Amino acid sequence: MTVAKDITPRAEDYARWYTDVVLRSTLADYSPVKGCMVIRPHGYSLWENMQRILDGMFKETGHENAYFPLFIPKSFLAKEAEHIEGFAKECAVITHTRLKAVEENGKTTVRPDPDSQLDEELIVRPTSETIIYHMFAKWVKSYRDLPILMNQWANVVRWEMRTRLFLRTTEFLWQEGHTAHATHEEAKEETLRMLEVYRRFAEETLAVPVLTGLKTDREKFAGALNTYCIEAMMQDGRALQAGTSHDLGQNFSRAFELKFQGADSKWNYAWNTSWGVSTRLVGALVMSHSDDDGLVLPPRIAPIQVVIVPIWRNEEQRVQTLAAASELAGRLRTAGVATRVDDRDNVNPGFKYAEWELKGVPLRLELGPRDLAKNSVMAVSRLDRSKTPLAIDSAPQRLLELLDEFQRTLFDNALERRESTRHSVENWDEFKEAVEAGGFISARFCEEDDVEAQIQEESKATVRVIPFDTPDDPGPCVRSGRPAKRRVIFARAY
RNA sequence: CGGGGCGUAGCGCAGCCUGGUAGCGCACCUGCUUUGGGAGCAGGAUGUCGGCGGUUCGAAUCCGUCCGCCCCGACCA
Repeated sequence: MTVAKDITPRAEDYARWYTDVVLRSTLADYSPVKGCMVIRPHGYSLWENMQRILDGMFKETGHENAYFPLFIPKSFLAKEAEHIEGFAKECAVITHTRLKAVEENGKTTVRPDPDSQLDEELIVRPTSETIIYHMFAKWVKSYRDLPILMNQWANVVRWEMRTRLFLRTTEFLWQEGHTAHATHEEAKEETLRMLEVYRRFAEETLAVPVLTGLKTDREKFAGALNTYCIEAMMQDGRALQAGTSHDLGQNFSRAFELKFQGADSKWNYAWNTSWGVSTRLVGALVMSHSDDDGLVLPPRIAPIQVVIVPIWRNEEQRVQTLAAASELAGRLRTAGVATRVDDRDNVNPGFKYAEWELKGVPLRLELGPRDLAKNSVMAVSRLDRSKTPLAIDSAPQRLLELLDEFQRTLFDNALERRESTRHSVENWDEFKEAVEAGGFISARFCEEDDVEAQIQEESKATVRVIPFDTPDDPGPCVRSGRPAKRRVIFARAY
């Protein structure tokens, strides 16, 4: 395979490769503000597809969309002790509402107008639990007002020290579901229901296999009783948290006086859940499937599933192949295939091949005079460049099959990669060795917070998840030697 | 916040050491020939050399200072 220009090979420098792919495939670009990025049309269309599919799944499970404001009173954040602990260090604060032009060293510049200083400063939401449960409290009086099943699509800001395109940016796009229930049982069900929605979406749409389960107290959401997650494995052996679902218990309802009167006339605090996935999923997509030639996109999320490259040598052929390409494209679109005809005359076919490969289009159709003469078209897979000649008449049906197969292969490959790097270890030496090798590591753990901190300190690995189906398997903790009742999953993570 | 690197044309870079008024590749524009794996030839356009200050007859180049970005670590979805 020829290597795309300007893309650092994965084997040489994985981090550079990732950045090169994102920039060169025009998913995103750096913004003038540190840590922020511009999501370009190709990247944004991926997010739009994610939004459309997830939104449908949220609606199917009974949720409604709403929108809560970007600004939150500073005092709100302080109402839940753990929550403030977790987020205080990364909040952007609004202190003034106006700028004022001032002369400085003979130049005009702008400064916050001292006269416009806010009495109560505002924070830019790092997440919206506080304002949402404040509002829920206003709306809920009776058990008949429950459950509330709400979701919002929004941007949030977390002032991170180190950022990476899509994986961690100062501002990012996400959805946050927030619900309120009359019983803890119901809230727990909701938490797990939405985690399952995320699992299905990751595996079936993004072709990203995930482990599902519980976070340790150390890794859970600030303010939650329990955090559940979907955890994916990237090609370089590092894990990526791809989505979280929180059982908030009554922590926020107590802080925000979210109470309801039950059928027995008694007042109770409501039980809350929240759950979210973000534009980080775009990064997960890139790091799960792409290669040294650029992006590889799963058909079910790809903005363009099939690109037709017409080939000609003269004007007559140009007219003929373009007409055939456009006719075929029409039939493909009718069949539900997102199709693009690349009719540009200023670049040659080889350039187009390379460019669409860089952008991750799953299947390419080469359509030239030789194909037309045989009433066929050549399908080429983005995965391995394997070629499949198709009769033009039956092409739509065959392409739907090929796209399905492509989707399956991507998932299978990712799953195989994950399983082949998965290790079970018995002692600390094996553990450290496995961490260096990368991948998920199954090890007995005493589940003590200080030991978890020590493990992270010494190995850079963290507990990613305690999988749902984890059986009891008593033995000594891999680090402390204290009794451990089961194994948990460790890895180095993004 | 610590360590490292880098700011020169849209992008990638050379020039800086040893001061003399800015260059290469790609991209872009025009024309012709091309087109089944990133085309060729010819012509053309493009710069407050990150900002400010200093040294000097003269600064991209030397000195000071500020700013910004990227990478690596501590924090995190």
